[in-house]
Amino acid sequence: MKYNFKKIEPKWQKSWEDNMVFAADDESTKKKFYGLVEFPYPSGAGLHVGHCKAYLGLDAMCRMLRMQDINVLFPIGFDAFGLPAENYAIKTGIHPRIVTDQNIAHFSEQLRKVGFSFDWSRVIDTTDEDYYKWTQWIFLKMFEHGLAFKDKTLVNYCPSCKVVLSNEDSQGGKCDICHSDVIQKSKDVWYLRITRYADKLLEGLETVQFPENIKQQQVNWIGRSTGAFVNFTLSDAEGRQIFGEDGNARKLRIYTTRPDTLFGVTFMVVAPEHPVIDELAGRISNMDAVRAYRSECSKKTEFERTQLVKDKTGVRLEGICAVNPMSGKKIPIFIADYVMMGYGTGAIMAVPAHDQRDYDFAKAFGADIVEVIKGGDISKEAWSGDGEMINSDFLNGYTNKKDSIARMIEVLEERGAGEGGVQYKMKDWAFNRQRYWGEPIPIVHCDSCGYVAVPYEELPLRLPEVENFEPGSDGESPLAKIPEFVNCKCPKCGRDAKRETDTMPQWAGSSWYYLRYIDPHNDKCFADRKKLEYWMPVDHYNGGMEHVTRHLIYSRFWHRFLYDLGEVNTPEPYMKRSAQGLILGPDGEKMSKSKGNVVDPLDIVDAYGADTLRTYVLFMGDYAASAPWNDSSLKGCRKFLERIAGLTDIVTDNEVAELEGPLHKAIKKVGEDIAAMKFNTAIAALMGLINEIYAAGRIGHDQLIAYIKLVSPFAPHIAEEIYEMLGGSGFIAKAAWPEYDASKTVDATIEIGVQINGKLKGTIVIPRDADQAAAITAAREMLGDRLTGNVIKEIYVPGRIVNIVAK
RNA sequence: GCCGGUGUGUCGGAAUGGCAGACGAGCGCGACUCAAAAUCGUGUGGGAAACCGUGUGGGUUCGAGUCCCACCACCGGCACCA
Repeated sequence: MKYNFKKIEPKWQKSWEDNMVFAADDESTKKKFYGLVEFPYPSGAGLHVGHCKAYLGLDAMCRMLRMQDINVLFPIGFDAFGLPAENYAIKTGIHPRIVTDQNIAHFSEQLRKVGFSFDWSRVIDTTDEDYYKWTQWIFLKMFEHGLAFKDKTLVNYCPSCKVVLSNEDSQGGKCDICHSDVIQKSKDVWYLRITRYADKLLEGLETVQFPENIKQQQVNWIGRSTGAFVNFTLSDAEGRQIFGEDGNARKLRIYTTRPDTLFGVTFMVVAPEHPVIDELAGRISNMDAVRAYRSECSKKTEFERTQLVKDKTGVRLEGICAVNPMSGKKIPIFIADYVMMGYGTGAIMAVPAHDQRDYDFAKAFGADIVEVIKGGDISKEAWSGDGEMINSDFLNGYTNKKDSIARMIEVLEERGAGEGGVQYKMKDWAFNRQRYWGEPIPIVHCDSCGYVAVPYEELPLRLPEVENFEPGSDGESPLAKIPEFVNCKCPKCGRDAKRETDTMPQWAGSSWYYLRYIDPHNDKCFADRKKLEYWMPVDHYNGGMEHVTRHLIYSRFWHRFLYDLGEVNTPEPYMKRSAQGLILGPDGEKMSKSKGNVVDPLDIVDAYGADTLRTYVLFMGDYAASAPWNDSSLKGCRKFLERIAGLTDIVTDNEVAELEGPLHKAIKKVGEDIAAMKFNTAIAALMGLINEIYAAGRIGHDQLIAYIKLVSPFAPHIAEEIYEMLGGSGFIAKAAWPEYDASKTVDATIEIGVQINGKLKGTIVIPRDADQAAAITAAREMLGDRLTGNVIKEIYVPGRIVNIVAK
């Protein structure tokens, strides 16, 4: 058969779709498999070769599983809210809806050309109001349960453009647009209280099959640490205690992971934004210097402030002191930007002898350094290792960190000076953007009722039409400029109220999309309970490494929340997660337009065919590893497919005996390798087998059918074509996967290596079931007089090796 | 700095502790051709050989690319996280 991919690929793509070959069956009693890939953002640039790799792995797996009589759900959709469509709208005035629809249509067509076995009847689009209705519904559930709340935060703000800037748009403290100085401004924003789920998200990790590196990244991202909160009393310069307005002693609260070093605390540091400064401004005698330092800090971006290898800066708060609750000593308080407001309490106890940052600060500002753990040389640097506790009263002599920390927490609690506690690096999730093209946040602000939820029956809260997509003045969302949208009645008391005009961030729609695929057209609930119970959890989720912290954690959080609510039946959404490696440009660099090394998958489909693209992408190497694109290697795969087409010219009615063993071995290997995502070796096995077929010069009709079935997950179009030609009934995509006969996967005779003292000397051919004596005899015969000295030991590992130890 | 990962021919990469380099590419040689491309066949780690070869140095083992210890290099993530 001549290989004409231009003819056969569109033919089968159309036929699969016309016959709904890949539609998943919700009513089935068969075993199910839910394979999920990260749905794309439908950018104007179109399908990237990286998308292809991300989807092809599971596509091959799903294609095989369907043939193994498993009910497979393999859906696709579009994560279509986001900035590019909005920026394009600002530039051209074309509504994001129009651009998004165009891009989705284009993307869909491209995906079809690659021959993915998606269930196209379940396509979802996060910007569809029937979809975001449920995104808003889940948000309201969170609001109802106290998980969505509004709080102040500091944002990057350009006073000249009156726009809130992202970190990326305000690098170097300058506005990316007008280059004036960016300031930190306080703003009320929506948060999701993900920190409340931190421990559940950590525990859940132990129940799922994620690769170790992905689990580790999530653990690091959550960043749980245990330690203690300690309250330091404050005094004036003369040592008189300071009382707050409420008459209680004013205290400074800190978090530490090493409360056992309290006797080594010689000063304290608060973050520049710490509220204690304003509160006690009247008592701080050098407020001018403090204010100057704070304004200097506020000009720095997060990036500058967290730059490592930087000299410590700060200002002492003159006029106030703290009292070490253990030693009773009066210690100075500093303001310094090496302490972050966002972690712990925004204040620390400094133990310069045992923390390098505190040590550097103490050296720069002349603070005392008191050693409390033996083992280092504190005249040179801080000692952060273990050792015997000294200068620490009741802790002296402790050598175990755990014990000394536990003892100190006991004493703190006895004296009412503090308590054990836990901290997370993960912060609550800032859940809003001042943008148009996102889900409107369904909240109304009423002067008398506060923040009130839009009633569930009024969902979806639709995006209004706007003329102008530019952000509003003062950094508001474009929605703020539409009075008909903003002005409304309070759902609670009926008085005049104003709508929230911010929209949700891009992460919202993707946090639950895998649930909607299960029941995409349901208008009563986000998905039918029975269907959820059948399909959930997702059996295998593949995507990029760039999403294993944020998206993967966010969606696990939403899912766990829905589980606690009783809305879904599994605590975790994804049983198994994998991540494909990047396809690099031919030059070995990451593909980028500016480098001009981008490979367009549709160019490859045009020139070589989708089957070649598919086979090559999965043959490139370890699926999880990055590898550069190589056109020559691609041509090798094309050659392989032509050789497959050529098999129809050498097919015979009778089976070819000598191919039975190799064929059954391949059935075993290909099946096992696809299941383990080792696509490269599965394809290599198929290439090896075709070499043997051509060496035999012919192949039996049924043998060829079995062979193309093995090929079909990788090159489905040519497989269908040959299957049809050979008289196969229906689609090969639905045909039964071949089964191997274990007895045929082993040869009667085997060739094994013969070693003397572990060094290979030659090989022998022996019956597979030869016993030790027979194997040794054959080996000695082969070695002849090369075997010298006294034989000490003879080792025969059946089917593997003979090793003779001689001296 | 912390956490995780990876180091194998000319290149992409194979190898449940058991013949290192499967498979593909590249390259060499041959066939076909007036010639080239395509195709087919064949060879291809180094070394004349004994042997030597999986980042480096040690160890465990009859036997190590694979397991253990130390180090080096590169990649990814987090990062003044108290």
